[in-house]
Amino acid sequence: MHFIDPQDRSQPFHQRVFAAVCQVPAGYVATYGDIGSVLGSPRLARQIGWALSSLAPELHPEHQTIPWHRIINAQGAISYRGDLERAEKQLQRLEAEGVLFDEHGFCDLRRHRWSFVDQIDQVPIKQPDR
DNA sequence: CGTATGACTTTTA
DNA sequence: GTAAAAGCCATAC
Repeated sequence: MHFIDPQDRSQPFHQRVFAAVCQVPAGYVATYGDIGSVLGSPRLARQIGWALSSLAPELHPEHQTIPWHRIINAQGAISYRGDLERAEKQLQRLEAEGVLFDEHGFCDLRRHRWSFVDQIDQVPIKQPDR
């Protein structure tokens, strides 16, 4: 599933997205733009959301190991776009991992935002999940 | 092929 | 702080 290199352009786009998402450990979040940056461009943000939307459990039960819930928008909030049920599940999962949201639906990105750069350059941080 | 559609982001007011 | 608009680009049709 996430054995491929997110930057390997020969791989299908959604597979690269999943590979990058799997690098975010529990207790952290990443923005759609962050994942896009890992793949090569922060402008891919919208396409990241598109790829994740195909992860609906009804559609792909085999992909439940992918921590899709750790991807939120640049405001530090969960993106709804029509699917309230999914958003509530996402909120529940994140808070269970220690990422708390205030009454306006925002979390502290400065504290929980995963740094892919640090991961590559230095600390091979343990992954509590997976 | 051209057009439409987004789990988005940034800028601007 | 919020809201609207423009830009974005991989897919779907």
